[in-house]
Amino acid sequence: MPTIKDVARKAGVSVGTVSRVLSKNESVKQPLKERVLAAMQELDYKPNLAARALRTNSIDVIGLVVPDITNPFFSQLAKNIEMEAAKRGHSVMLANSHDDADAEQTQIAALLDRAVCGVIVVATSDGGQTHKADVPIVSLDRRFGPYPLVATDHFDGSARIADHLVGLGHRRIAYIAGPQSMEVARQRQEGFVARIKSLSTSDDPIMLTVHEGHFDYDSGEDIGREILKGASSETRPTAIAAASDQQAIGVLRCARDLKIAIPADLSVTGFDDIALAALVVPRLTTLRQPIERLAGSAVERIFAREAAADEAIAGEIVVRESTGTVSSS
Amino acid sequence: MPTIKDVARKAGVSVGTVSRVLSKNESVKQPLKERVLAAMQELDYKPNLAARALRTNSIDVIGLVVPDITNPFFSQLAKNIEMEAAKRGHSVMLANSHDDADAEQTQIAALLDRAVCGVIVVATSDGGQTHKADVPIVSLDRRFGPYPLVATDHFDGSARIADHLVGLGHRRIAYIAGPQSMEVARQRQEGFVARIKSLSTSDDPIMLTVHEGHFDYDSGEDIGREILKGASSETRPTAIAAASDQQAIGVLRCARDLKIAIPADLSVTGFDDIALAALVVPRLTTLRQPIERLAGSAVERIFAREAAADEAIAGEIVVRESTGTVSSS
DNA sequence: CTGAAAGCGCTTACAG
DNA sequence: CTGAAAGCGCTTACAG
Repeated sequence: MPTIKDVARKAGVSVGTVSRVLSKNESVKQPLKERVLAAMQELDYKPNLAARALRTNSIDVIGLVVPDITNPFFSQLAKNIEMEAAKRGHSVMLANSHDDADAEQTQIAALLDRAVCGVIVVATSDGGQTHKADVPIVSLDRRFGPYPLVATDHFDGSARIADHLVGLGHRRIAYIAGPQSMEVARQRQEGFVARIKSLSTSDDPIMLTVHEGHFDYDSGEDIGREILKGASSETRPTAIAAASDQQAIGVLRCARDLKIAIPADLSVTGFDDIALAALVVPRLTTLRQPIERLAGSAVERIFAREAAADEAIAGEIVVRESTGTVSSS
Repeated sequence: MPTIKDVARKAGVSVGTVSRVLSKNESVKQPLKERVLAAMQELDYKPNLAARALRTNSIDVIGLVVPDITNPFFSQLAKNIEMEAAKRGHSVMLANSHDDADAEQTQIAALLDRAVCGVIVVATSDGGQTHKADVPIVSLDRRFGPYPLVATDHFDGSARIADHLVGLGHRRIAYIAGPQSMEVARQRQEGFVARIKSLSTSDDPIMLTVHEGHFDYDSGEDIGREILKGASSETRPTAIAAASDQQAIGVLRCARDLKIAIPADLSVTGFDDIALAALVVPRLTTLRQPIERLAGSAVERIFAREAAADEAIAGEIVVRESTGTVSSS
């Protein structure tokens, strides 16, 4: 491998000069610069990144730690982060915390030891401590310690779902919430409830019931059954909004069992827009999380290198076949 | 950040000695060693990885390039590779090739520039060139250039599926293959066909038809319909083996449309054991790819640092609800 | 604008 | 067994 010295010799300049053209330093005059460039080309010179790292104490690598890369949402985030980083000539180092706060701690420390230029962490459920780092740390999707959070605007997203449903004429609505111990579950619920409240008037009241569950399929199926079974079509809700796509798909499943037609007799909405949402029958109306923008903003913050406030990015409602106008029964 | 010099001063030894205890060099005598260890502890010393990299010209990082981390199979592979690497104190640098051979090329070069200690590549569909690298490169799942391949034993796996079906009494079987341009599709098909042939005797013949398609849901659904529709239950196959879970799930879908009961009237098998396979109704009998072992073997090869031959790792058949004995119609 | 030189924090022959 | 010293390939004040 040729070194900067070889290039310098070949171009007949000092290594300092080579280094300056390498760093796009404007001070090197045109003729010299060209000779250097030519020499680099000819030798197929590539700077030794380790040497540079030793001097500058930082490498062109972004650390990323996620609870589990196998989770489709996180892998989409990872992909977009990697693309965003690549655009700027950076690589990403990936670590899984397995939803374990200690492992998370260890992984972040290991990344910091490698002198990455910043780390993005999608936190495990519980907390996260402060790290003594002189590079930016940002939390993504789930809050990590004291670091600024980039996340979907869950409150706003739920409100959009509420708008959609009410706009379709629904006046008896059930909301299936996520576990209240999770910030994101609370935000989604609050956004939905608040909007419904503000839309409900004494002339045109909206009935809303809230049912707490977990974010998974089974929870959606169980709670859906509870809401639907036994109730006559005059009393039961005409729409069920779920706090996650998985829950919503569970509701779809139980509606099929109960012979309740969707969307003719019941509208169902999810949240997230996972891949399955577009594959189930009927395809699910949901709120798409702005994954590209989440990733983009997180990466940007690494490069900005300055503390910034939390950022909530608006999602986008995608209307498919699981919602419709309320039938005139 | 304390350096090796600080530790040496505090322990009253030379930096060489500190470096030797760092590298677990046995030559340092007990009393000295302890003093050094104590000093490191006290100062919370962590070696500067960039400096080490500059000297040794290699870092404790494995490069991984996959076509798309968003693909569940690849993300599972990535997770297991990361875990395996972490066990040995290594991190992994992740890159996506987006199924583009040029991008793949670039990504591998970038990884090599960073002096990773090896790179694992799940190749894009077409080929891959040779890289001049003095570190091991291994292809995983899909062959990359001239580098040794670690993959599931597709041939053997398909044969196991054939055994299972024939053991259940099936004698009219249809096989839905993948695109013949792909090595893995050919291997799966050949394994299945060969085993069926060897099991078929003139006394107890087995009828087998083969239908080429793509690996996705729609292809399975379309071909399944072609096979099933119009045929009477006396002439149509009693079992359909698909070359992928996605195809098999497509078959499930069209069987439901056609009111063909599974497994009472038709057995269906897949290949891969994707997460969905255990979620569909009925749950799918399939061949599970040995992901942990694939990842483990690939990582091992990086550390072995010596060229090795291809390795085919046997998968495991997982019998669920989509297969049963042939009904006595 | 360019060169000479120091120095980043390690590892590893080379002595003794 | 341990120390003194060279050197890995860069970057960056400091001169001129």
